[in-house]
Amino acid sequence: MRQRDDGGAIDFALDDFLPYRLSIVTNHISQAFARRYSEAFGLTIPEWRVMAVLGNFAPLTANQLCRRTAMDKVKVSRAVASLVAAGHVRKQANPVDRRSTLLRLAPKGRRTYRRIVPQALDLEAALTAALAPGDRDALAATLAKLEACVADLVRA
Amino acid sequence: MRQRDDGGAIDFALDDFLPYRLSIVTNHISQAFARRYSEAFGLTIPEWRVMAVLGNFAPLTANQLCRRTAMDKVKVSRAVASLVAAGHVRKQANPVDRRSTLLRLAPKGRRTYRRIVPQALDLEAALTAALAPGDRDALAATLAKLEACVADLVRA
DNA sequence: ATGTTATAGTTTCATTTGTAACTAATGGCA
DNA sequence: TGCCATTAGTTACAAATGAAACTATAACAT
Repeated sequence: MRQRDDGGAIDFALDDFLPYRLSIVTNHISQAFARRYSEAFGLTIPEWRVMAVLGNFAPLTANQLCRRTAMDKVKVSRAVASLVAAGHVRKQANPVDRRSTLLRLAPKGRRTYRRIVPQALDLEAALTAALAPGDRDALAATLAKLEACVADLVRA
Repeated sequence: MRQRDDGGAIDFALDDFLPYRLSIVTNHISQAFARRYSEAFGLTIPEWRVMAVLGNFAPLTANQLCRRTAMDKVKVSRAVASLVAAGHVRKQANPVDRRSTLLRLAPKGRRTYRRIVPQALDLEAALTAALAPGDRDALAATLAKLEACVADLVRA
């Protein structure tokens, strides 16, 4: 219906194009979070993601962090390096496989984590406050479907 | 409800965190599009966005392109420069204001545009095919609400 | 008119990011 | 055991990005 008008001229409006809309909104949201994390804690988004995961599951190897954060290993490696330098994360030899190291939050990292989580949830709440009840779950469900679908597209 | 468990330990799961989910899905989708544009037409996403807008509204100044594509002026400048070099876009003096130039698709650009649009719509259709009827519109509506909300957050 | 301030767009430079090469350690398997 | 392929993680280099400086033109106030 929005493919062609009757003259054969192409009618394509970027504003109605879902991938574009998704990209704009998401980038704005990411920026808002990045600013908050950076100003208040000096953390980048990759760093915060690593913290967020280590706050829940630890110890983990860098490889496991890759899967849980959906970031590539270079990004994880850099984020971890700077978190270790800042004293937020502690490295520990892995007796089972000496190629990898086990990572967990250091006490300082845990304190930071406990301060960040409420802020992150607040920011999320501020965002979803604009939505009708049920919208949030509907969005989550839709995202899950898109995720499954795009996984195929990326592979193909 | 998902803020704290009864022991006072923080319960924060990145997987349930909407901004994170949004970011992952969107990045995957963007990658899928970027690959398609790049392989088939040698275009980056910023370049394609400029083409998409010029295909609909022309002539435009770079400044107007900034607003319509939601990209900053440096990105637009570079995208336009490379599109002009490739012969996709034509520059034309602006008699009204000689600081700016008017931009429109060149014939070659228009041909490319006409080949890309169906592919973009196909890819979007493949994506939304996984959704229930109505999901697409619901998503669009939700995105609009989030957009309005995040605009305030970014400003604040 | 003339000086000041603002805007359009480009360029420069520092930072970020991704790809590919590299090192170190493991796991078959002959 | 000793070799080859695989995997974990880091590093090096190149491409993309963003902030700030810069050029040219316009708008405005005196």
